[in-house]
Amino acid sequence: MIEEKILRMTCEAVQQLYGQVIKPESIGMETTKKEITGDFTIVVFSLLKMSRKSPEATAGEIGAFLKVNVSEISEFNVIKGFLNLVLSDDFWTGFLASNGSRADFGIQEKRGEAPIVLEYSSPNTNKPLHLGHIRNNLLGYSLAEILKANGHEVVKVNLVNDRGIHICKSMLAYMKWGNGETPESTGEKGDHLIGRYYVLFDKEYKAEIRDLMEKGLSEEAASRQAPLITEAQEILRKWEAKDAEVLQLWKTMNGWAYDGFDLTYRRLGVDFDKIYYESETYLLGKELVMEGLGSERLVRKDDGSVWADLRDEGLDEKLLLRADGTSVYMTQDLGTAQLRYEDYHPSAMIYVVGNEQNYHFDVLKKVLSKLGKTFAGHVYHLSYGMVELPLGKMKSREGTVVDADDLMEEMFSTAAAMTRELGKASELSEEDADKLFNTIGLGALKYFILKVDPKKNMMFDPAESIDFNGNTGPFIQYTYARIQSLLSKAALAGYQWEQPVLSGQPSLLLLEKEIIKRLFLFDEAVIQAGREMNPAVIANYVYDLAKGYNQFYQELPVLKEEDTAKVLLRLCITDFVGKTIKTSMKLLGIMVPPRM
RNA sequence: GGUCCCGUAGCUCAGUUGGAUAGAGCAACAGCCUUCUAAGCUGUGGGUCGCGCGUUCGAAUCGCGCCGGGAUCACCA
Repeated sequence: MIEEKILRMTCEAVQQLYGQVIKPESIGMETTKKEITGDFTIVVFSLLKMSRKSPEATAGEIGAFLKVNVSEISEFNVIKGFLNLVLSDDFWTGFLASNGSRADFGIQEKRGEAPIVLEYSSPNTNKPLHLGHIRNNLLGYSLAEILKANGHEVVKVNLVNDRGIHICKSMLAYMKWGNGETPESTGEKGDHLIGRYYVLFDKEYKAEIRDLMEKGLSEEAASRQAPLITEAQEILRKWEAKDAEVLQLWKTMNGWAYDGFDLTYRRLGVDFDKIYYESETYLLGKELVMEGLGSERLVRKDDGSVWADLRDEGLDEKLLLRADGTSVYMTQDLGTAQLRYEDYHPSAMIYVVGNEQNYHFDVLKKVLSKLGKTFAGHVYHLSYGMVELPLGKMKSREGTVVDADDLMEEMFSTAAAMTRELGKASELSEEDADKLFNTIGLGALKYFILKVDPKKNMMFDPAESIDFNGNTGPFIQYTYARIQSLLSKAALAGYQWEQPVLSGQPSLLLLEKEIIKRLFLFDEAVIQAGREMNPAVIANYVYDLAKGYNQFYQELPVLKEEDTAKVLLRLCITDFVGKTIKTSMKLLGIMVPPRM
């Protein structure tokens, strides 16, 4: 790597000129700002105490040394304490020639380590997926792609929350008012059908509470005594007792939910290597807790409940088993963590879960480590911010949610309308057109969500449709499509640019060099995105790349250029940009169209 | 109240381990299609980087204190 070489030789310069030994990491180097001549810039302020000279003199001396000792450096200039290095055209064209036709540029070598288990999605079977789940799913899928590109093996897992009182609420409402309807009989997606009964339950339950309060009960007593809630609790008890009738309905309704989820996942383009069900894992945590109790790492209170005491670690006491011996959410997560460890012996366990559960994961890690689990240190919570609406938070029971299926359908129709308006759909078969609209609509949605730093809350206004111009998915897709069009014309004209001889070119123009430099930085973007577990790094990178290429495309002729050497150089750049856009978008889980 | 996160242009967001004159897009305005796809390109206007103090040659970035917004602190998941 050229950066490492420059840093190494800078250390050498400091040693020879000033007699001091320093480490490469201590040198500040960055890419040169656009307005200034240069490719890399070394900031020399930190070296002044060794040189005991002015910033300008120090930068000048080091620059002169580097120019002599690093063959790739063709010239340099100094502005205050900034040493701007210019690499030779041969370096850049050499980079282009050796990487430009690689389809796997940016993909790092396999590490051969234990896999990373990545959990994402984790839906409840009592309601359909909404915009918050979309953010989760897109982050999870993209992160998996990014980690793979960083040489990791990744196991994508989904933990389905298929049991608990909330499921019983939908079941009860269905038993009372369902009239035996099914997804087949109503033509409704199963998850939506179930969600309807969940909302209905809440409505009727609230009505009961109101009635009871009018009869003089406190709100708390009313919400505890309302017949609907006690009936739902009874169903939960029956479920845990494996009551045949309840189990049958539970299986049927969960089946409807899974069919619905499958459709949503398929359309969204996400998938999983393994699915865990809480109904199959919720008992496992108990064993762990009992073990911990035996080795006196946990404490049992007088009523029989079991707790982890985390007060010496700045947290509170945390309940792990109720007095009646049943387990809570934390207990389940202890169990699934253990199970995953046994299944894969992973090098890391990543959970893509909203930031509302930060505390939960702090506790989870501490309890695991209290239980002596060495893998506690490998648990990483990828905590992402909420998607906020102009009116505030989404609440599924109050109907203020942006439904995942509706949103995707809306993106599809917007894409269709816009494409038709631009007159670009006329030559396509209906099938190809639908495919294109799907690619563009989903591209807009996915990019809109992934370009934002995961840890930040983000705003979504349903009244304003997601843009297709500017810093958007379709902008990048369009750049790609235009590149493909140009390349196929070039191929028809008989050009061959796959194995170009690029030495002896006329000197690179600024726009040519800038786009090559941008391509050069892709490796670093992939590595940074992986290190920070942040798809937005890739999104921002690919936008800059597309933006830079569009300038290039606008200003410089490719096929109409008279100098054949230039034509080949620009085709080579064009192809390379296309490949890198495609790879970047793949890391985001976004498709790229051959034409649009 | 305790803990954690966030605060950058009218709006949505970028801004590398602290570096040069804080950047994009949208919206507004003005240009560019007889020339490789105008979902594009170029230009103009728009900023007390929430406020203050500190560390530093240098702070949007690090530390402390305020102000504002959010999350969480369940025998819910």
